[in-house]
This record gives sequence, structure tokens and C-alpha cells, in this order.
Amino acid sequence: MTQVRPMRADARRNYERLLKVAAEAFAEHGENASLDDIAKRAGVGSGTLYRHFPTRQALLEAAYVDRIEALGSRADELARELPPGEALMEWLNELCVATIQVRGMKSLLGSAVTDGSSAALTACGTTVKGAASRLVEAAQAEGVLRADLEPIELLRLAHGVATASELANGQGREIRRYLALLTEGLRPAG
Amino acid sequence: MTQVRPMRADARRNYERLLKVAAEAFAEHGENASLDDIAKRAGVGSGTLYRHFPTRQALLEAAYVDRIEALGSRADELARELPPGEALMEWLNELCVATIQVRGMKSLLGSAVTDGSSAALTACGTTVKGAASRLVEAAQAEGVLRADLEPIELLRLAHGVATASELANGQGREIRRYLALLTEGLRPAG
DNA sequence: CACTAAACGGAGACAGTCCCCGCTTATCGC
DNA sequence: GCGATAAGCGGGGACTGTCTCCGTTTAGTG
Repeated sequence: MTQVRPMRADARRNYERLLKVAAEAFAEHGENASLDDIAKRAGVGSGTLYRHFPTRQALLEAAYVDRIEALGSRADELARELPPGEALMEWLNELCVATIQVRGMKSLLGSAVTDGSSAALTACGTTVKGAASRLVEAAQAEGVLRADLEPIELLRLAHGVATASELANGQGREIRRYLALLTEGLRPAG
Repeated sequence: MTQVRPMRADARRNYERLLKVAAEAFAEHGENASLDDIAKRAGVGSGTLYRHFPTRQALLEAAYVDRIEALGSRADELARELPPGEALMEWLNELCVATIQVRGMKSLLGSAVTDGSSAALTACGTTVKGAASRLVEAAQAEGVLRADLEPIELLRLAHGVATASELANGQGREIRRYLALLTEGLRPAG
């Protein structure tokens, strides 16, 4: 159904180069790095870039799939090492850190949990939602997490926490505090 | 110290026109409305626009001051009508609604609570922070809000909640739920 | 080796930002 | 009223970025 014919050698080569250069460029200039510039740096025409990656979002996703995959397997690793509640919190923390510190990741993770986006089920969306679901269910089974909380809601709230921390400009130092506030609530400590 | 001489009549006229048109344009096309287009619609050259408002942020702020002021006085109104805890929650809800539904307001409120931004103490920042401080202190005095919570932290978290709700694409229907989750915490209801 | 379809690439149309500087006009002293 | 003058105007144009189109090149195949 996909890829009736394997990619031509030159196409594959350009594809790889673009991915490599794009990751560098996004890291260096943020998610708004010039696409034509990426093409130039990869030594291809802009037409080639746009053919392989029709939208900025597509390039962003392709450039960061492995990092997203890493977040996915990190979830399972944490689930093995820690009790469910802690595993979930630690994972959310790492998710927020990635959201803020890996330039370009934010819009990608954001659109992954956006409802009603055209191609909502992108690869990275599936990965992240899967990881979150597993952790959430485990925590709920243990009774350390509200039973009425949907994984996607938690992902959105985590995105919100990352955004809040970003506003503090502390390079993510506030993430743990804001996550704790979210977990424990705003009522006086009891 | 400011305004040694009053603005020339034509300057004032253009200033007003630009503000009016800008508010419409931002409402219609979001915060990225074309500035040259705003100038054109106001019947002035782009030079005039950039002279009055050196940055997009400046124009955004000028166009929305009155709405921000309204949020400020709304805080006191709520403080008079409701017990401190409820007043705070209701105000946060209205703040989030404004953040999402008034196009262009988000980046404005965001930069108002950003630490380390160059001109951090913009007018609207002061207004919003003042309102939040009054409500937070009242709630803390009543013992219904954690004593260690800074107003600015709450504003940032509210911005996060607004962002999270936005991802749900429900036109703000999720705001109350997410605010409640933040208030009560993620632990099982008790 | 020749053929063909896949892939390339960069010119160019378009849109946005922002500055510069010659021109216009409101204001003020007379 | 009436010039003088500086405050203010405005649009042309340089620049940067996006994205498409289509003539040219080249990998893969028999």
C-alpha cells in the first residue's frame, strides 16, 4: 500500500541529508529556521525540500522522530524502575524538558495533542499518546491518579506546564515546581 | 518628563485611526495580521504606523489596553461579590477565556508575565499583575490558597491552562475543567 | 547503451517587514 | 492672516522568507 517502489538512490541521499541539516538548523535557529536556507545548506534546491516535506510540520516531525521514539521507550523504562505515580511524574518532567529545551519540539508536540488538526494521527502523536496512556493507566490502577483523567488531557496540561515554565525563562528550572503544583493542587498543603 | 509638547492634531488622528483599525485586524486575522495592511486600511503609509508603534507588540498592547483594564477592574468587582477563593477562580477563568478568544491577546498576556523580557514592565503587565496580586493575597489570607504561591506563578499557570484548553479546540469549553484540575490536583478526589 | 520516468533545482511570483528621505502641513510668533 | 519651521507623512524599495512551476538531469531497467 505504501512505497510500491523503493526510493531512487539520489532521492534517498537527499532525504537523509535534508533530515540531518534540518535537525541542526532547528536546533540552532528554532522552529522558524528558513526552509530555503536548510535546502541550500543541504546542497539541494528548494523544490527538492518541498517535495520530500510538503510542510514545515512534516520536516519537523521527520527530524525529531527518533527523539520522540526515545521518549516513548523512556516511559516503559521508567515504568519498570519506579512505582507508577513516580514514573508518571518523572516522565512528564522529561517531556516538559524536551518541550522547552529542544527547539522546534514544542510546536510538534503541541500539534500532536491538538484536537481537530487535519492529520491528527501523525506518527509522533501516536507514540506520545501511547506512552502517556500506559503510564496513566498504571497510575490509575494503583489509585494514585484521578480515575477521570484522560491521557490526552494530561498531555495537554503538561504542554501547559511547559509553556508556563518557559515564561519564567529559567531554562526549565520551574518545571518540577509547576508540575508539583499541578499534582498537589493549589489548596494549602495538607 | 513625557510629552513635552502635545501631539500634533494630524498625528493624534492617525494614531487613533491606527488603533481602531488594528483592533479590527487583529480580531479578524489573529496576531499576525499584516502591519502594512493595517496601515493601508487606516489610510496612512507604513512609515506612519512604524513611527507610532515601533513593534508589533507595541501596537498589540495599545490596541488592547482597555480590555486589559477591564480585566483589572473585573478583579475588584469579583472580589466584592464573591468569597476570595471563588473570586480568584472566576477571574482566572475569565482571564483564560480572554487569552483564547480574543485573538492577539495571547502573545500580549504571555509576554506580560515573561521573566527577562526587555521591557518587562509594560502597562498591561502591571495591570494584570496588580489584579492577580490582590486576589491572591485575599485568598491566601482566608487560607484557601497555598501561602507559597506567587501571583506571577499563578498567572503563568493560567497561561498554561489557556494553552492546554486551546489544544483541545473546544473554544474554551475545557478551561473550567483544567482550572479545576489545577486547583484540586491530580490525585484521586478526596 | 538507450530509454523513460523519477527526481532535481533554481528562477520567479508573491507576501511580509521595516527603513529612508523628499514632501506636506499644523502650529506659532508676528 | 501669514510666513517660517519643525513635526509628521507616506510610499518606494531593499530585504527575507515561502512555495510552485517546469525545463533539465540522472538512476534504473532490459
